[in-house]
Amino acid sequence: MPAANDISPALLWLRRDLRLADNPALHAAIERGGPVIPVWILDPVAEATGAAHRWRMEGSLRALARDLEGLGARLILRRGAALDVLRDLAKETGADAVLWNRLYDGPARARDEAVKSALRSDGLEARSFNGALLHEPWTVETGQGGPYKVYTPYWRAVAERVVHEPIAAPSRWPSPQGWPASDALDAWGMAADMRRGAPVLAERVEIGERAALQRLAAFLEEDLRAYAEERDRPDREATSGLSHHLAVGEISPRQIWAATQPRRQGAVAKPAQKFLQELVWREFAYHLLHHSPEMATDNWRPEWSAFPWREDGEAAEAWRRGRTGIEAVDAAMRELFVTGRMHNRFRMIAANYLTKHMLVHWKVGEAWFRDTLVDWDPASNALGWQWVAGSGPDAAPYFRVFNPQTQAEKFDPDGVYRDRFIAEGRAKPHADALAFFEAAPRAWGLSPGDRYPDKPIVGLKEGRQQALDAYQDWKSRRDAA
DNA sequence: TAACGTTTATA
DNA sequence: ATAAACGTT
Repeated sequence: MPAANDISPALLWLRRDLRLADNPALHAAIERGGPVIPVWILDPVAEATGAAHRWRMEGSLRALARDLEGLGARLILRRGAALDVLRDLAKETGADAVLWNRLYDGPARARDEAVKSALRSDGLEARSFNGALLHEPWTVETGQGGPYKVYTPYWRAVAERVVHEPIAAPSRWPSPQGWPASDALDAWGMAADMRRGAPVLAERVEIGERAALQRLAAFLEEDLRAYAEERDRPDREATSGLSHHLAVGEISPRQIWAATQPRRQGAVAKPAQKFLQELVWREFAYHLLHHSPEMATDNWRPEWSAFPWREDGEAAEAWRRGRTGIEAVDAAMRELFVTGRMHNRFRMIAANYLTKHMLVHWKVGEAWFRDTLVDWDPASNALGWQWVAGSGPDAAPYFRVFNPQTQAEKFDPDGVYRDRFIAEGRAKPHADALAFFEAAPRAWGLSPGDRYPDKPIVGLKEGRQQALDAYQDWKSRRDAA
């Protein structure tokens, strides 16, 4: 084997895969035998994401840079068009290869395909890997040879598949002779648009690869057994809490899959099944996004573009501010604003109220979640909203209107979640409920001493009827045409 | 991963 | 009288 400095360096182009373990592009870069230079680029695609995601990404970059320093390496940060940056860096460092893990949303794919062909025509090695999914979207096919459109058969297809074993993190780093210059992370101000006052509970989230692995271990140890039973209860700590780690790639789905399958592969272990099904929902979302990238912005079922959706406006603003007058919805919207996360069950409740009772377009909700979710994921967010609205594949039928009251009675029977996030009218409001008012922009003009809205922006009974009428109207108009 | 109004079964 | 089952949206 030749000495390390006989082989030209490789650039490891990191994006939403900010980890050292089970990182296929990193593994391949090390296998080349030469030095490896990790780089993260703030380009227009990365800048076009939501404020909470950029804030979360900044924290993750800081954690990764620290981990790399622990191995005697550095994380090189650059700003600009990705291709220009990579070309410059290749020139500066003498690198003759650029390796990365694939992304699957439309804008990233368009960029990556252009970068790959340009680098190759420069004469560089340019290779991409699967670091984000259990299975590449195009490798899962129905009997007819097409993509799956319904979750259950998709689950059956992947449940018995063998998942690639995770790759160990490198124990030492092949560093170059000298490191190229890096921008200063602080100077980028990636958190500048977080637009929330202090203290913000989002800042309590544990960030970084080590935290992700610890969270997984704690979940498996403490909560997995009760997961199927308790996962819909926002008043219990029943979920894995891994979504924000997955969103920036601090942990991979393969690591999660392997950790829940201590024995053998090929059959899903019983206690883990319900949990893995949720992981596979993420996988399904990417499967769909790969085959229909326009799903991120347009109705997956095009006939829904003729539905009389309402525009963004005052009503939607009340929804964003957690002032609809429906406690389950408002609690959820406040949890989102102040923690950057929202319990899955209450995502469905809040989204359902916006798109059904309020008749507001799912894109309005999608945009708000994109801007405020610390665990924002392009595929899951699009699928989730289209599922609720009824415009997506395997969507809830439109007439499946949730009653937020009934849902709250079922899943928050003691009102613990409600009281954690709603302060108005409480003698001793919960600290988290008060934190919302400190986080909320001044312009919202909210104070914990306000009266809680004494009637909802749209009544439950009227809203349900209005939604069903609009649906019938839209449907008969279509049938006539 | 629904809710609701109505009918039918069971005590 | 109440629960379970059913059909509709």
